[in-house]
Amino acid sequence: MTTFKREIARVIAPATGLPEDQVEAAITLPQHSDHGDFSFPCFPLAKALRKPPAAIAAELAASLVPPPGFSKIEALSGYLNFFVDKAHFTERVVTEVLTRGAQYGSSTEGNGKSVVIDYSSPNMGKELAFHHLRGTMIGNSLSRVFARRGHPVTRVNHLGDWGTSYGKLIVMFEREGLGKADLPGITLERLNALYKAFGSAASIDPGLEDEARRAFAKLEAGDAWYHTLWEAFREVTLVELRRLYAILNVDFDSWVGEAFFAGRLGPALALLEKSGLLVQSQGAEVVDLEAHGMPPALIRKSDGSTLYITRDLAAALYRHEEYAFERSFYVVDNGQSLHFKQLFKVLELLGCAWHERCEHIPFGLVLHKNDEGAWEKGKTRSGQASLLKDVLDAAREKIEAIMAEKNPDAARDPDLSMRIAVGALVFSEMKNRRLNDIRFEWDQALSFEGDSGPYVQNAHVRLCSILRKAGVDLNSLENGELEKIRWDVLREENAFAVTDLLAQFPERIANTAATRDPCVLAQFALSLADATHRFLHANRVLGSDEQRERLLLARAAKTVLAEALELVGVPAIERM
RNA sequence: GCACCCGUAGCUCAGCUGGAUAGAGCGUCGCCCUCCGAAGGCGAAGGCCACACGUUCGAAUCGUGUCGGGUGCACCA
Repeated sequence: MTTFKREIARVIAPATGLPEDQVEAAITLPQHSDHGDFSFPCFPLAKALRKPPAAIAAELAASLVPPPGFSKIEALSGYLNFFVDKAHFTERVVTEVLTRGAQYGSSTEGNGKSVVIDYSSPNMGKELAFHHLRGTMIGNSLSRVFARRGHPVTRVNHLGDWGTSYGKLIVMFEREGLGKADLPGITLERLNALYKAFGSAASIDPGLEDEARRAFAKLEAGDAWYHTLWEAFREVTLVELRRLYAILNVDFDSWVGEAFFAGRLGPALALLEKSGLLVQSQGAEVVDLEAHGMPPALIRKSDGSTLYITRDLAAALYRHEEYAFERSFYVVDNGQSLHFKQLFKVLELLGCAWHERCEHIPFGLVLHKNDEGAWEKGKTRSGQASLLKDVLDAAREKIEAIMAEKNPDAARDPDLSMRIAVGALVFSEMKNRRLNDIRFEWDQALSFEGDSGPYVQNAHVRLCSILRKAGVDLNSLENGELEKIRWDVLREENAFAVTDLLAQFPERIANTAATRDPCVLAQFALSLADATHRFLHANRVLGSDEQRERLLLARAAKTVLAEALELVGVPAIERM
């Protein structure tokens, strides 16, 4: 697509005196097909040339020669509209997709610019709640997109395995009279119950919070028994985490979290002390950020133990040292914007010029209805938030019921139904803008109709089904497969709509990286699925006179749809 | 109180680095399977793009303000 734009820009630029890059950036895709395939608005030229835009467009249309592959140039109400030769356009696009295959849309743009992406980063000792799916899948998608753009990517799961919440668990563990003998049989459900129990007990006896802080201070001071407890809690959580990540097809390169950095605070604290930024305030040590319009950053509590931001500072320094990143992303919900603003500001004050390469990528919250019927942030502690595993299981059950109804003869395949369930849940989280808050309701979460994951997956399945029946080998092009093709038979409007979208794929990937929002690709997948369904409806493939040509387009569409889905994190299944 | 995010059809949302006639799905009312997968396709109805002012040849899109919703703001992470 960019190559087509560049070819147009190369023709317009000399005639207008504008630089090619500027012209290329101004070219748009018209919304209506009678306005052509590419458009150049002449309005900005009016002032400089002292002529009405319509006149400029008309003159350009008359004087310019269409670049190769274009059939005509038309002036219409101030726009210069370019019409491609559809057969030529189709040949170029489909050929490129089929020859590059799964590499179509990849680029070397990011070579040598390493990117660190911190995402998911759950707290140990707690079950993954449904809202964790959001950040996990956004981070997963961005990792894949940046890798696709040629960036060396390091995926970091910054485990929340340190902090006062461990104090809480330890306090409740001992309060309930549990001991060493209970450790081997401890389950994540049990830990979750301990959390909830702490919450309700602390609301009656506020002294418990202090007790938890003291327990954490003791853990941080190196108490052996508490360390054993900590390790057991952490391990039992990791087992469940890995199970869920496997279902979601999500992975990480680094699993070092807060505990790791709690043991490597030296460089950060040394820097802080040397800078003279640390000041005593109400018994704690803080960095005053009032001059920057922010509350102070709490570095060390009055009992000497550290905080979230202390460990994040250490982690930032470590990542900079270890990965020499060009970009360091933190995919964390929007509620923590202030924390990251503070973190990056402190880095700046510490003289780390690279603070500018750190970036918080916020996303909207998952809201739940409270007892009064108002929407608010879900709380795991009060049991208000739904657990991810429960939502996954419910989704799979529902999918199985649908499969039994639609395709009763098909053998039951729990793996397949889970892949559809994952696709449905992930797609509905990814198709909307990153920063939108989401209101969680069971009915809506389990609604798989319309613009949904299964709809997109189904378009892919239909393509696969046809290609399978035609005996097409998807792995490699056969000799002569692209020879003597009558590309003009793919000019039909539904077929061309597919081709048009295929051409846009590389640009959409670039746009996803630029906006750091996978919804760009999810929306693209939706459009392509839509176009695919219409193409298959209007054009019989197997047994038709145009079978060869239509199979090529189907195959190209299948390739791009599968890639788009995988980049979003939706399984591209072949049957359903 | 201050800060950040959101406000588009009855509902859930696309469209936002400014461009031509604002698009989907759900829901409502119709139509299409002797035909590669109907988890599909086609059509109808449904809009002061929260409000006001500003920038611009041009604003749903950019800026300021107001209102409404969400979130955060010292020893949780």
